[in-house]
Amino acid sequence: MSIRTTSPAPRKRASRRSNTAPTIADVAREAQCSPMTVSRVINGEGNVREETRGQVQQAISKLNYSPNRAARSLAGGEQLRIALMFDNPSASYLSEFLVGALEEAGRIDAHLEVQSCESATEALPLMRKLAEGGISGFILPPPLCDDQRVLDLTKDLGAIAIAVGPGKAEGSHGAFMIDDFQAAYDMTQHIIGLGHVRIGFIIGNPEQVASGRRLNGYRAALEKAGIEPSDDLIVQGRFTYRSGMAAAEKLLALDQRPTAIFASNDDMAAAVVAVAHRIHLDVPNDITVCGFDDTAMASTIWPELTTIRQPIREMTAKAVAAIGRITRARRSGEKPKAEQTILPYTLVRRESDAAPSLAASKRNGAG
Amino acid sequence: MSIRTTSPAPRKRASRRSNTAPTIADVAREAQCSPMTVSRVINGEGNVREETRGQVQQAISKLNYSPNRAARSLAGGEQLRIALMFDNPSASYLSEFLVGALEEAGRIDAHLEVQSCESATEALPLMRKLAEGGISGFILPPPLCDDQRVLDLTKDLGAIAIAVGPGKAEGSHGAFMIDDFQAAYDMTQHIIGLGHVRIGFIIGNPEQVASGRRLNGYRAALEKAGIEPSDDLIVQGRFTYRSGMAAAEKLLALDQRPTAIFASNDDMAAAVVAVAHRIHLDVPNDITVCGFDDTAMASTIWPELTTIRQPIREMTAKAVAAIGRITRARRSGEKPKAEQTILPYTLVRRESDAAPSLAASKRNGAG
DNA sequence: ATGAAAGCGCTAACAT
DNA sequence: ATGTTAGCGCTTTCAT
Repeated sequence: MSIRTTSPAPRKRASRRSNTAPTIADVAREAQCSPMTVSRVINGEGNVREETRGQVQQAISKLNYSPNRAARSLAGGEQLRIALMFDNPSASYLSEFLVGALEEAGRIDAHLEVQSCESATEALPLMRKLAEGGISGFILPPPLCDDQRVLDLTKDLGAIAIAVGPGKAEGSHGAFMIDDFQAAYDMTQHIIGLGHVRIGFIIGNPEQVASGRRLNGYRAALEKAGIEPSDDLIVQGRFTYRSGMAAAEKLLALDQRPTAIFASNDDMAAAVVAVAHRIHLDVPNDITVCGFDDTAMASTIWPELTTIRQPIREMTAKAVAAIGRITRARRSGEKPKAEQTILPYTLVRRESDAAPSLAASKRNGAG
Repeated sequence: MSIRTTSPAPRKRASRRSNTAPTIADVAREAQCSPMTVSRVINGEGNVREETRGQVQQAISKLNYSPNRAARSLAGGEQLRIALMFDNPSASYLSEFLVGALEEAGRIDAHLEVQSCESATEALPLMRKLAEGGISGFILPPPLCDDQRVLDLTKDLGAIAIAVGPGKAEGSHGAFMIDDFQAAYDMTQHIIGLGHVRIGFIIGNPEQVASGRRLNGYRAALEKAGIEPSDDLIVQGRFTYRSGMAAAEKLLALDQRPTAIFASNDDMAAAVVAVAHRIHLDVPNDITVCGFDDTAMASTIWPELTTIRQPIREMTAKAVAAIGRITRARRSGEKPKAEQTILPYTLVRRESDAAPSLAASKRNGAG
């Protein structure tokens, strides 16, 4: 072992810092304390005197300091990586979904990984691979969160999964959703309030749990209003425009045709409008049409659709935040349990609903 | 100065590494070289012997190594922050846009900042603020890149701006786009090839430069085919469904009504289909309808639209990559100049086009 | 063509 | 309650 008795002359080395953004050290100097204390203040830890904390905070705002994300996650030892899975990305849903995720991810400095797939079956191996690659958690919009295998897999993997929307096996994973039952109930009640009695309903894809809930909400509102439910008026759809057309054709060919149709999503409602127009029914004067989701379609077509707005963006943002929270909790040894959170929806009234026409009322009354 | 003649007993300290992901040092050991050489290989730098490079690459794939992003940007000294501006986000456009950006950002480890705004006027102060906050560059989809003030501002700010789509003041900023003229030309030629002669055209929003180019493409194809252009057949729209309906009503009320209508985007084309259906025209047998963009609308409605597909996702990904490249070039003192890149489009043939019916041909021939 | 050393800005672990 | 030290994994700078 060679022991030097004279230190080598330390060469001056050009600093590598190009931008002059203040660092934690600058703040420490300004606040006359150590960088560590500044770090504690930044991270809201305890064990800092109020006075010191104040000085640090002042220094921070004086220097306009903001922590360097890269350094943070490097020193912190781990990075938050969140996988955004999506299959069947209805574009309008997807954009809201992505914007919400992106905003929150920026806030908490999470790294987003988008992963599109054609089906739940295809998603399975992808998810396994991502989990092995060290993904902190998955965000699952429908219909992925309606797939039992997907949910089982996340459990096997020990991965965090948060659904954006209702999903199978609730309780096994976190979720942010609206109350689909109540929303459909409200919409139906709104239509009843307009004076309609014969109200058609188009069910969504039977494999998604939201579909059943919306149907039940419709049924419950009818019952509450003392309206005899008629099986003729309830038609199966699959959330697609095409399925909406077929359903509308059935509904509008009925001897006593409905004066209103409530479709389980906007694409199907748009199809109802198209079919109605083709047989020269005016919307909303001859027939009221309501949708669900408030996707771009709802406000693109004419007349614009009365529909239910889900706060997709907010739901996704919260899902990202939740993964951050849960990951941190796990790291500190806790075992946080999955929580479902219900967010408020809005009934957006636009141009596609109205009171039933006199003629229609009479016809139904007479028939 | 105190000179120690004996090294202090170095305490063992628990490693802070929690995950066991391989590091550059692991690779170096495996490849029997220094971390520096590995770094060079990773970054595709020169001055590495082919043999060495091969060993390193083998080690990398053997260990399944992937570089730590945080460490990279920390050591690299600066972070790539890219602002995604959007105003009037047609949802289907937006989702493609975001997915493309997200994918590439993940690849080059850029931080994305989404910024939505209601208008170009509103965008101006936001952009100024972002630039002051140290944004590396802006990505501007239409109609923001059609606004002279926005472009001027980026210039004043000395910021990098990349348009996704054609924009005003070309040459002043980078852009990734398709050849709108040629695409419209091709589509028109396709319609002519089907046998149509009376072909209506609906112009897009006059404030977007794409609108003019598409119109010119239509005109050129007509001329090339020796078809006399008729002013009656060219109607102004604004890219919205509503404007498409108004235009379609005009076009379909013509004495000699067109046997085909080419709308400058899908929303307007969808409106044409709706109007046609209302007057019991079959699409495509009574009238051919074509769109542009291949947004979700095109494949949602029935019949699905024949349209032009722009590779939005790819365009945005390239825009992100370009900002990375330009930023790096600037840092090393170069002054890279803005480049426009034309990407290939596709004519997607679906169900909304057909040869003109005999009746229609005769009528037009007779009239 | 390759490597050693010195940080990048921050935090975990260990003092005090 | 606060400070010290030693990294996190990588790249830059400088030396060979």
